[in-house]
Amino acid sequence: MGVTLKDVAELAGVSRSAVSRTFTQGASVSPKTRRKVERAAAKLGYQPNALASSLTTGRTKLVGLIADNFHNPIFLQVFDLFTRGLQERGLRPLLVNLSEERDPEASLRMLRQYSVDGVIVASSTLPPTFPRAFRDAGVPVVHSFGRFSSMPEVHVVGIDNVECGRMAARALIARGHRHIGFLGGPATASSTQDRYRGFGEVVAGDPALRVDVTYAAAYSFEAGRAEMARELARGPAEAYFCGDDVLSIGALSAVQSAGLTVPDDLGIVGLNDMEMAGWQNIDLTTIHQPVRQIIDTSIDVVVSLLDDAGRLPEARLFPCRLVERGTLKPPSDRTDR
Amino acid sequence: MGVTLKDVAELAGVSRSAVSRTFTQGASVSPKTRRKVERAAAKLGYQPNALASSLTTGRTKLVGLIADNFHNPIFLQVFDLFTRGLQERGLRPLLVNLSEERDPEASLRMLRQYSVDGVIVASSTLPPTFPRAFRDAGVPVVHSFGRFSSMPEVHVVGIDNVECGRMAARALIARGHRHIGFLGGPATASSTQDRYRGFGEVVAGDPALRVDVTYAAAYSFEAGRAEMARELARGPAEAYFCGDDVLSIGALSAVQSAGLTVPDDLGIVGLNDMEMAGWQNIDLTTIHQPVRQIIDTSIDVVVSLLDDAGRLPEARLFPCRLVERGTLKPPSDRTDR
DNA sequence: TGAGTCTTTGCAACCGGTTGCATTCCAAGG
DNA sequence: CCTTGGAATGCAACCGGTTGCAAAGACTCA
Repeated sequence: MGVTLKDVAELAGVSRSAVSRTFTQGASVSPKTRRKVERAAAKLGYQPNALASSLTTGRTKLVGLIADNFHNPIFLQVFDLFTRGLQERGLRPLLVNLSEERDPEASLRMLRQYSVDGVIVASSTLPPTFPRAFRDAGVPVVHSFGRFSSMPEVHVVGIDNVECGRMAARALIARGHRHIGFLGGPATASSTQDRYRGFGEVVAGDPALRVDVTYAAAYSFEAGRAEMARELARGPAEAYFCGDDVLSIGALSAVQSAGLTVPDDLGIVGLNDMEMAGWQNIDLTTIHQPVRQIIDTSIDVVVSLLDDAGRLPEARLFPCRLVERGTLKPPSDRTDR
Repeated sequence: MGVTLKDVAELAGVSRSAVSRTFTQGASVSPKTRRKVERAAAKLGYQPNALASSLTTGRTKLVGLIADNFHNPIFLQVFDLFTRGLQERGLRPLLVNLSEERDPEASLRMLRQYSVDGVIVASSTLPPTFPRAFRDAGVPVVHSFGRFSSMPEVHVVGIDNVECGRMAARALIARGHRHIGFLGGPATASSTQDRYRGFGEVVAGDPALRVDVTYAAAYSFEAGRAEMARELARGPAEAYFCGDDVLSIGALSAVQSAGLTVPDDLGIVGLNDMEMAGWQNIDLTTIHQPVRQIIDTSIDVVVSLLDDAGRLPEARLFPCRLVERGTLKPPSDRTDR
């Protein structure tokens, strides 16, 4: 069914090696042979079989892209950037959906069967044991949106979640709020834990503050709505730092349903600054996460690992910044800092 | 680096064929050999190389998943369902992002190089020439969310967009609106054209109606917002059928920014019923598109094509239904139908 | 025990490429 | 005109599997 090297070689009247060489960068072929081969290949509509060549070269140009949250709109952007970035570098993303997977080993096995050149784990909720499994199997791996560590076990690209937590706490305090809330993502997620740590640090210094802490079940709209509804029933704080934007939007929805006004009755600051956060009917004040940079860097790292698999794991962090929109009052006059 | 068939064979003290056979469904191996092989394989951590075997079997279990819109949240759900569905059937999605691609030939070539077993084109905006190119290349292809035709050139799974257009028009009329609008997606998309056709059909019968027609530049929030802003400046209709949900939400945003109330000042009905449409702070009245069924069916079709590539192309349509939420007034008393 | 049948097994060729090595070709230099 | 050396080419082995085929083994039944 497919046209093979042999067919082209026969038509061009050269050896199979010659054909192979004309399609290989930097191999030595005379212009004459090259021309003959190219003509024959064009006539037959020949496409080299990438899989067959991977057998000898050991390179498939396949990259596993692993995600575990398909309910957070930020991931649409993440997929867009990853797929485009990988394509531009001649790599192909093999998408793995881990959202209902109980056994990460299964996807590890699968990706090994397809001998992917590398793996990108795009998740802030997967435990580090997961990317580590790839490293242990000798597969280059980078954990995007993963947890910072000064001695990371695998390459990590992301943000300083602790600092984001601080930034959020300071923002709430600067608005004059004294009763503030931390409405985190899943308590088991490292991102949640780190953000809480930073938040807690700042808050700990001020005995005048009252702080509520709760955790949503997932980084999703529903979880945010449910958790905020619970808070409202319990008697809410004046303003909340929510785990991320989609959680914030869920919370926002609960607040509005309760007939309260944002930001006057209750303020919210999110994290991510995903596309939707800027939509006028959402208009979320949030901490911007430089998704594009994180993804570009992740790809660069995985590409560099293709040549130098043994490189020592590094953690790269990108700075975040507060984006002021409509869900948090402007800073109060009492200039706390 | 990798453990191969040979290694296992040597450790188990059998031939390579024996090892291959224990890993192949339905091959004849004695329980004794199988046990030996399995033990050896486990000890070495052997993983059969799927790519190498694809060379002889002609099956890669790779399926190209092609999308061209990464700004519409519905696609997150689409990716979720496709990846899960494919994984469950032992197939691997090779994701292709066509959003900035000028040359579809390039992705065709690429997917052929990876000898994908089949291709799913998930888009209502790509022209039929695109999936046709795969068919012509002998690659099984199904066009999800594609245009209906009684004599389709490739397998199509989707909805009856013409009927959706009718449904929307009837819904607007039933609410007592006499000045109604069609705010479509890109005019070049077949989905837009078909929806307009149905809409036009219903509307044509009633000379008392006044109808505005405009098209947004894309199925995206921004395009919907911009187009509705233009309508508002021009003097809007009483209620609109918007191309899809994300367009509707953009339009909604423009309406709210203009200080108008929905649905009293202006009504909106969308299409898709994506997850977000049900979020309480959006609460969009919309036509439900059975995404899950479409995707499950698409996968079934592509799987069946793996065994019987020559099957005649069919178009499968699924019925849609109106989901009443808060962006369209309840039907008026004058019971038009 | 032996014939007949069915199952298991290994050999070797093959899938579609790549690549080390030896050979041939060609042009420049003496 | 003959060397000499680099470039171009083909041969054949190899990548990691699968599979048709023939031989060997196991089992049934007489």
